[in-house]
Amino acid sequence: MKLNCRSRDIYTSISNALSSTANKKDLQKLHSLLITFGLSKSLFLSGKLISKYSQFKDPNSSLLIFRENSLTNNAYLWNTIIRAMTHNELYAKALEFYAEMGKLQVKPDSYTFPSVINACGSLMDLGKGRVVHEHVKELGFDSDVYINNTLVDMYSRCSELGRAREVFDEMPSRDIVSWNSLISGYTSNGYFKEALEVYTQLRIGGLMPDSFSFSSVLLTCGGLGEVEEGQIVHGLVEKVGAYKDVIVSNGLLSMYFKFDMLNNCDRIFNEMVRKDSVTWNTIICGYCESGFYEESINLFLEMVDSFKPDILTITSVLRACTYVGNLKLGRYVHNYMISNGYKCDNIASNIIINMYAKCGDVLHSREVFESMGNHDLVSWNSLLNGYIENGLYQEAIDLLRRMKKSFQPDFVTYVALFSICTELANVNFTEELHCDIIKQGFGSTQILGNALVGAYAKCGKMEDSLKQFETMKVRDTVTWNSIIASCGNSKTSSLGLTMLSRMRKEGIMPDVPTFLSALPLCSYLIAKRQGKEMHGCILRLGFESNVPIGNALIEMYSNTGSLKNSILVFEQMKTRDLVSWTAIISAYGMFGEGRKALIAFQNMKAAGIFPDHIVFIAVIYACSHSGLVQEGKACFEQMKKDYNIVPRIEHYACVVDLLSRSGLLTEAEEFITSMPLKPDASIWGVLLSACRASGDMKIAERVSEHVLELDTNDPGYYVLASNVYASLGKWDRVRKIRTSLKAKGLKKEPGISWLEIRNKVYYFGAGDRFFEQRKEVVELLDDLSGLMAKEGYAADVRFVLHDVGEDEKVDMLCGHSERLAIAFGLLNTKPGTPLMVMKNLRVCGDCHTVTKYISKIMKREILVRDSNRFHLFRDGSCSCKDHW
DNA sequence: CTAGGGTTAG
Repeated sequence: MKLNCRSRDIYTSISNALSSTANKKDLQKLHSLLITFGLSKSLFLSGKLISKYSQFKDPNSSLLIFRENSLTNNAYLWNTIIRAMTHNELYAKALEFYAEMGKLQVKPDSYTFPSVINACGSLMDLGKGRVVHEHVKELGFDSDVYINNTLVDMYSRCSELGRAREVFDEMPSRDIVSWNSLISGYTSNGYFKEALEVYTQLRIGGLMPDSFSFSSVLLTCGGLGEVEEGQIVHGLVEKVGAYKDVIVSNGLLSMYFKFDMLNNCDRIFNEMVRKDSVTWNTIICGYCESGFYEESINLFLEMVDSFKPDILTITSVLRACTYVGNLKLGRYVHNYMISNGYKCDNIASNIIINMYAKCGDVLHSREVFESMGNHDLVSWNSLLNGYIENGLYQEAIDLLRRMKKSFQPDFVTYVALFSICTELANVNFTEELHCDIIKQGFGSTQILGNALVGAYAKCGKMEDSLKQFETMKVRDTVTWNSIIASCGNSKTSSLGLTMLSRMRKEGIMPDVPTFLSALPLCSYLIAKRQGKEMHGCILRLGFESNVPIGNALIEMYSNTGSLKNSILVFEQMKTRDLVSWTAIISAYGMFGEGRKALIAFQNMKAAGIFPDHIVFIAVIYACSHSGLVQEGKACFEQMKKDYNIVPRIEHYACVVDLLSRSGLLTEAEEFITSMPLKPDASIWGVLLSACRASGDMKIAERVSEHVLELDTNDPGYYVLASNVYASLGKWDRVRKIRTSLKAKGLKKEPGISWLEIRNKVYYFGAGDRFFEQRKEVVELLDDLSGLMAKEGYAADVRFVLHDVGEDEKVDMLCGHSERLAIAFGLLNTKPGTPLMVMKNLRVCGDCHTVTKYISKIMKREILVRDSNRFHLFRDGSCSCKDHW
């Protein structure tokens, strides 16, 4: 630095030097020179010093100099210190000085107000802003363009667009900044239409928009999704060459990202001569938001070579890492931040918490959370979500309790908390949540209302779910979907179908999830007609190309007895996934078409679909239902050897099923004892029911012991064992099992059969005495018994588990639910019509025989679906070839 | 005095 000492006027010399200082060191030297020459009391030079120090981000030095001169009555020095504070974002401090000025009765001038008003706007302090506005009027500065422009901006920042507009309208004269302030005010508050109108007025008035105008209006067009308008603005930008200004090109980038016109973004970006950090952030963030996370990350890596990323760039790329689950890069960027001394504000910390949580690194997520100074709502919610998404429900609940001490949970918190209800199926928690939601006034929000419907159902509180559903004033598609999905079990499936037709009557459009929930309802009910109707609906709405819908249709058709339609849907699908193949393979399996199932499995592999453990279950079951023992065993071996799938308990159950259904009981028993996993009740249960069906009571008794030893909580297995002892006449054992069932509070699932006749579903329980046409049904069954006896039938009373006389046992057999249903069907349909009956448990051996006879005597095709598969009875035999 | 880029759920 050279100071011209020969100059007579040291004052001028220092003054000039001050104006051109480019760094803080020079400034400090000048400052001491100034003191040496005794010029430190000069108002003008002190003012310059204050401004300069604030430019170099040293507000403390500015303050010191000001305090040394604070006796002045002149507004000039006050203006400088207020401006210095505002520049350094110390807005509250700036306002304190303004207040002090008032107390000391220093009269503000027109230069005082812009900074003061700016401070109010930045603090979004509307109250103070209004007071200052009054001062402006009192002092007669209300026609000053400069001041009015700041007022427009201040009111905009406080979201008081009405006041902003008023000031704008009353201005005696306006410049381009006035227009820009109003446009950007509207835009940043989301009033895009108004912003565009003001821009149009500006154009009509003949004023040329400048870079600021373009920047704002481009965002406006982006916000409005007004592609044409945006392109017109773009045209003007090109015409006047405004694209050379980096803020305008940034605006263009941002707009085209909103329009999802990525090619334009690429072109603009590549043609930009000057890029700033906003340019990079816009493009990195834009790609991220359009789902091109890899591009986003690559751009970041490209940028780092030539540009130092700022905190916003870093957070943008961290979000990309979050979306793709790239923990490695996320961690790297986080460490880079730490070692390069980036300061995290709350937003940045929250993004990091979220990144770690979404990438599954809850420990680091928590660490960042705990190291933050002030948590805000988003921080709490982010960690809470992290816990929930990673299955740490207890941690989530603990965190919630901690949070409640200092923060009121908000809407987002509650939305997140619902996954806890559904995952843990915890009624108490759900009820507590429900109370809180009502207390906080979120009770009537759509999303939370919908969530409650699902949560109660998941907790097994169907009545509460329905109550919630009925009390809701507005029911959208999601509400209906929730209630229909909640009806997705055999007990409520017909209610579910009622809900679907109610939904249609109220004119609510079903969507893909609606059908994904509703189609399985048809399966439970064998509601063939409703299933077909839904299929029609799906075609009309154009959902048929949706893969999960196709899969659900295959399942629906096979479950409602139409293998043909299942195949049709499958063949018409343009894309098929593993689930589609699994569905068609199990469809073949259910209908005893084991060979076709195996062919489908071959075709699946040929189509390049890699099998998983589930499709193997379907394949082995298909073999089992068709008696393909060797093939089934081969599949089991193939699974282990060729596909490296470690068999789970379900696979062992399949093989036991395969062997025992084909009568290879000893081999099945050996298989069980040699398996590497501990056989559970399901394994023994499979063998047990096969023993009973085949009548091998020696093994059956042995197996029963195993089942009872396991002490399970599934009543089905006790019933099986009990049946074995009953067949052996060991009634004391039967009673013992019954008492232990009672002690455990377990109840045998009652046998229920049902069928649909003319759009109505009729249910029959075992031994039911109250149902329509009971007399006729009993008579018909009696008549049939007589006819069957002539054909050589004798009741197999081994299938009765009650301690009663032989005659009564025969009666009880006749009361089996499937038989009642069949008789009812025969009575209520025209001769020759095929019947379809569904049973919740496995069909009983005696009923299986009887149905064969009935199909022959009555010349009817009878399709029975039990819990395992289909039985198509025709002319005295069954499609299952007795592999049931 | 006016512009532009970053946070949680569904």
